[in-house]
Amino acid sequence: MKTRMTDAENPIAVIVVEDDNIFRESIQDLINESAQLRCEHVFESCEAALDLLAQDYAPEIILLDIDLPGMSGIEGIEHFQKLSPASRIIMMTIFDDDDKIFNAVCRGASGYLLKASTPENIIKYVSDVVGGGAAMSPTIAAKVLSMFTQYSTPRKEYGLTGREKEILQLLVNGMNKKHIAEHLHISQHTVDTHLKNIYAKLHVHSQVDVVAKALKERLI
Amino acid sequence: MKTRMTDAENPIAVIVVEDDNIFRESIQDLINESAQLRCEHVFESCEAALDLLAQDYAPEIILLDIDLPGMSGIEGIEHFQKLSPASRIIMMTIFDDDDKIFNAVCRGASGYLLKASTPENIIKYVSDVVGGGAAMSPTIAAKVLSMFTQYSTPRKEYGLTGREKEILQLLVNGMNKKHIAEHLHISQHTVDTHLKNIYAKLHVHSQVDVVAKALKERLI
DNA sequence: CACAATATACCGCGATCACGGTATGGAATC
DNA sequence: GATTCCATACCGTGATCGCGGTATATTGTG
Repeated sequence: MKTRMTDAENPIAVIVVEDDNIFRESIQDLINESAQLRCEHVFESCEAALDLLAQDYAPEIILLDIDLPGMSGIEGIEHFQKLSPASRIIMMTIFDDDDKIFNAVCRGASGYLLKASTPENIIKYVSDVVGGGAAMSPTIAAKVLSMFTQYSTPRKEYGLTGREKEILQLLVNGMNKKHIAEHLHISQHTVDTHLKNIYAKLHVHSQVDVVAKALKERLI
Repeated sequence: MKTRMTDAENPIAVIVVEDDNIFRESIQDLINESAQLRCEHVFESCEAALDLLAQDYAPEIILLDIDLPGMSGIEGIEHFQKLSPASRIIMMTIFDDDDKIFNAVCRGASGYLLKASTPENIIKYVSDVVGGGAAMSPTIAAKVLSMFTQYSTPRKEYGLTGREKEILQLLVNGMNKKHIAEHLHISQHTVDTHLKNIYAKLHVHSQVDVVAKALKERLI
């Protein structure tokens, strides 16, 4: 990995996309007070920022608010990456909202920071990202890790029998009761019984619920 | 969230599990030089540490090497969590090996740091974790994020309208058509119509299918 | 302004489902 | 040897669903 040489003569170009005037300006000032970073362009919306990137301006770092009027920061990630693949994106968020962070994480930003972070931390996060790493507030890091854990581990055990798991699998794969019965060479009534038992064990009352629960909790 | 009161009289108990003598002792010294942290027990192996935890000793933080002779740190995570659920675990690793980090992440540790981290950073990571967050070296954070991106399905677009997405969401959350109608203050027939349109766009023919598809492809 | 897309609303039929039963043979466990 | 658990099988009723219609008001776009 090539190390980026920076100094006051050769600063790292940062842009800020943030709709709140006060926060936008204060973060710009903060960046320009730092020796290695420089922020010449700030924007109130993704649309405005994309206009500039379309003219071959490629900042190294894009600080991007998650909640923006018009195109949201989350939607914006893909557009920015398309216009300027070398730019690295750091999301900014007021609240550590699970869903939004999850969506942003999946779209490939390089950092996530809470707006409540201290100025020193913000500068540090940006520097980490320039150095090839990723940066997250500890709070957000905890969310990200918990999402990971949720994805792999949480297989609770509901005491399903082998046959019941088999039927659950087929159901999730899109078969209805009739097809399951045919596929397993048993009667529909038997499938009925198994399904009833599955409902009882998972505390649900319909095929929709059971499929949703199985997929959400990765039981299958 | 209750804030943990700490001071020199009431330090946070940390244990270290690390087979390298020099690193183990140096990190113990480092911790004991800090005002809020104290490390009275260090171990060369998971087995030895688990012996102590079995006797009702519950440290707040466990610094755990990933590569250990005998039971590895990754295997150890589950055992430590079982014996002392309140303890939070921070993994230590020399190399940023993707597979190992992935496995550790999935098992639910609260932090991941490179042994090459500076002493100040190590203390900072521990403090972040005590404060309820998670802590990662920027390098490891980048790995974790890239794993996330890799795992996320590029969501196809089926051209669902806002209302259709709304109804799909409610369906996945376990509502049936009647409840959806009540919740949205519209008639069941209208829900019917929307559902029909969703089926057409997603090429499915039942609620079960639509829920399965939505969850598998993360449409919601 | 015109046109398309969207959200809304209603009907009826036949298919499917949920769930309350009951029952039997085999395997595992104690 | 007795008991429990499991897989299997069957039935009937009422609820729900899928899908074929038709129709209107609003919103957005050219």
